[in-house]
Formats: sequence, C-alpha cells, structure tokens
Amino acid sequence: MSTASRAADARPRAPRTSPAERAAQITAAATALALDEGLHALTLRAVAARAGVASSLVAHYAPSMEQLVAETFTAIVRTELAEVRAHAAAVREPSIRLRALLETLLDGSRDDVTGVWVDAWSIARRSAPLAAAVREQMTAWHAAVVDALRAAAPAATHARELDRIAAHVLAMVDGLNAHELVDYRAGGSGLALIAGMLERELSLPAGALTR
Amino acid sequence: MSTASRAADARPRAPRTSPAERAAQITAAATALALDEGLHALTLRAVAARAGVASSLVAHYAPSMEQLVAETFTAIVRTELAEVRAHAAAVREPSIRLRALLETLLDGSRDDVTGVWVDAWSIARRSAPLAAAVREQMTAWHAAVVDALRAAAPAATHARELDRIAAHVLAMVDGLNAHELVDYRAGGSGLALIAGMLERELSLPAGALTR
DNA sequence: CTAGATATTGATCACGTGATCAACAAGGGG
DNA sequence: CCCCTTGTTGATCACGTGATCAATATCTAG
Repeated sequence: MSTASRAADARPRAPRTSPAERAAQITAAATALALDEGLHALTLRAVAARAGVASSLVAHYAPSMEQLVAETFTAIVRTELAEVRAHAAAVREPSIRLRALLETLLDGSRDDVTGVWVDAWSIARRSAPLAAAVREQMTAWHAAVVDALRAAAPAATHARELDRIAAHVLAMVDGLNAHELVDYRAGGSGLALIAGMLERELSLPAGALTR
Repeated sequence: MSTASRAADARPRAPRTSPAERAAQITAAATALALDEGLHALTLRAVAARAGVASSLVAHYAPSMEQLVAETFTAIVRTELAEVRAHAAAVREPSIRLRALLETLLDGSRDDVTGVWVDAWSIARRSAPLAAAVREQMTAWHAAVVDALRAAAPAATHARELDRIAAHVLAMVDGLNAHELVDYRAGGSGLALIAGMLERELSLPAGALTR
C-alpha cells in the first residue's frame, strides 16, 4: 500500500481555504443534500461527504446539527422566496402576476422544497430553533402573497382583508403541496381551486386568474 | 442481590397471554406513543417499554418497524375519523352538522393527531407502505367531507362539484393545522376562513355556517 | 527560510437503531 | 402430574448518530 490506511473518511485531504469560503461550501452541501433527500438526511457525516470534507470539520463549523438544520431550512426557503418573487416581478399586469405566482407555487416543479417544508413542520415540534425559523419564513411568505394580492385587488381593499385572504392562499398551497407529496389528488387542479376562490374574494371577473 | 442481573430490560417478566391480546397491547402502546411523541418515536425499544415488554417481543409481533409505523398511522387516523364522524352524525341539521365537523377539525384539541399527519407526510416520502396508508386515509377523509357537504348543499349540486369543494376543504384543514403546529397564525380564524368559503361555494346564506 | 497560527483530520466515546436467535418458562393437553 | 408447545426473554450483531480532541498539515508573517 502506498497510502496509509484512513479508516474514518477515505478521501484526499481537502485543500486549506478561508473559513468564510469553507463555511459557504458546507452550507451549499447541506442545502443540496436537504433538497435531494430531505431535512432528515442532514447528518454530520452525510453533509461532510457531500462537501468532500471530514465530518469533524462540519462539526467545527456548525454549532450543532440542530442549528445547521434550522439554518439550512432558512437558506433554502429564503432563496426560494427570492426566486419566486423575482419571477413574478417580471410580470407587469397585477392579476397575471398573481396567477404566475400561484402557478409557480403549485406546478409541482418544486417538490424538493415542498419536502423540506413538510420535514420542517415535523421536526420543528422537537426543535425550538427550527420552529422559530419556520415561523419567520412563513411570515415572509405571507408578506409576499399580500404584496401580490394588493396589486391585483380593488384599491379599497383593507389590509386586514388582504391578510385574511393571504392566509387562505397559504393554507391551501401548503395543504395541496403536502397532498401532492404523497401522490394524492382529488377534486381536480389545485390551481383552479385557488384561482376560483381568489376571483370571488377579490371581486375579479370570473376567469381573470384562470386563463 | 436477590435477582439476577437483567441488562437489556429491567422489568418483571410479562405474563403469558394470547397472541391476539398481546398484539392488541402492542398496537395500543404504539398508538399512545405516536400520539404523545410523534411517529418518529416509534422505536422497537420505546414501544416495548410502553407496552411493558421486551423489545424482541415487539419485533416478534411486528413484521418490521416500517410496517408498524404504517399500521399505527392507519389505526390512529381510522379511529379519529370514526369518532369525528360519530360526533358529527349526532347533529340533525345538515349545515350545523357541517359546521360541527369543521369545528372539530380546527379547534386545536387534536394537535396530537395533526402531528401524526405531518410526520406521516414527511416519512411517507421514504416509506412506500406508509405512503399507501396515507393515501388510503386521505381518501376516506375525502369521502367523509363529501358526505357532510352533500347534506348541506343544494340538492342539485353535482358529485364532481362536491369532490372539488371537499378537496378545497381538506387542503385548507391540513394547511391550517400544519401552521398551527408551529404556533403560526395570521389573518384570523381558520374556521371563519373555511366557513366563509363554503357559504359562497354552496350558495348558503351568509352566516349559515359561521354562527 | 523558519516559526507560529490555524484549517483539517482520524480516532474515539457513549449512545441509539432494527433485527436475529438460542435459551428459558409458563401454561394446557394428554 | 408431567411433557411439550409456544410466548417471552437477554444477549448480541452491525450499523449510524452527534460530539470532542489531540495530532497533523499547510499557509503566512517576520
């Protein structure tokens, strides 16, 4: 044997880099892993393997796995929200923008993020840091939906009313996505469900959001 | 020492019983444990401790933990559905019965079952038996909601329409309950949200379900 | 060009996991 | 009353978990 035996991690030594860069790499590895296999897969060793690094290095950079899970959740959802907001912002006409937002949320192209959300609700019951992170991101999403609604709603619509309708939308999006995650579908398209509800609630002409 | 050392499980020997009875005890222990601590807590050793039995006995009765988790989920949700149906069935007037059903689903008194649902969606992504069980119970719930809707809706309402509205209700119930699980509330009462939506969808007089 | 600072590692600990199996013991049929 | 069927157990295996820490390797300041 030309190389000494390496029991714990069979892999070339990672090149020395700045702490900031290494931290970013570990965050990226954790993010990719969570999207691929869920928040449950965020293991000291699994993240380390993904980053091409010793597990003890991950432990060195993350205060604890509980924290790393919460931070990874936040990173994923925050990025997602920014992307979806940017995508919607590209649409000028408010009702079409609202529709674009809903389409993006429901088209099934984001199963990975949905999985992360469901894992988060489950784990958050036993993890205070994650619970706080989940509430924070839910609030951010609520604000984003309110923004989209406000632009599409009649100008006189009260803020309280927009809050209420946004809560309705988010409950449906989360419920429908959870259902899709186990391949359950009943009663037709979720998008049509929400669009129809919104046309009524916002006093939009029928079909304003459905086509 | 008067008793020989018992390393694995410090506990008096369980009295010999019939297989059926023992299986029922293990099911009961698993059910109670899942309601208390979530589906994640269903461990060979934890279930055994709850049942007052050696862990190997649990393994003897359950084909595998994956199966036990799926069966426990089914037992919990099936029981829950039966109870809620019975509770609603006691109400004569259809719209009041529908309201009673929704109240029961959303009053927060069933956080334990909600937790089991969320755990199930999360775990089901990695467990085919659980995924099948989840779909089955979702279908059963859908049927129950359709029943309640049919009685309260105008007689001419199409079955397809009832399916659609039931899907809407279930998505909202599941979404709202998941939100409550992490103590997130925004935009007011979930019950009012659903009741208002249903009054519109079912062409009921405003307030028919909200009071 | 060397010495100090520090990024990175491997080994290790103390658990917890599902599963298997020889051995034990308790009750019922003969 | 005794034996044998079978419900029950403890020990054990092969892992996987988060965490810690002395030792090592590499970069950089002097």
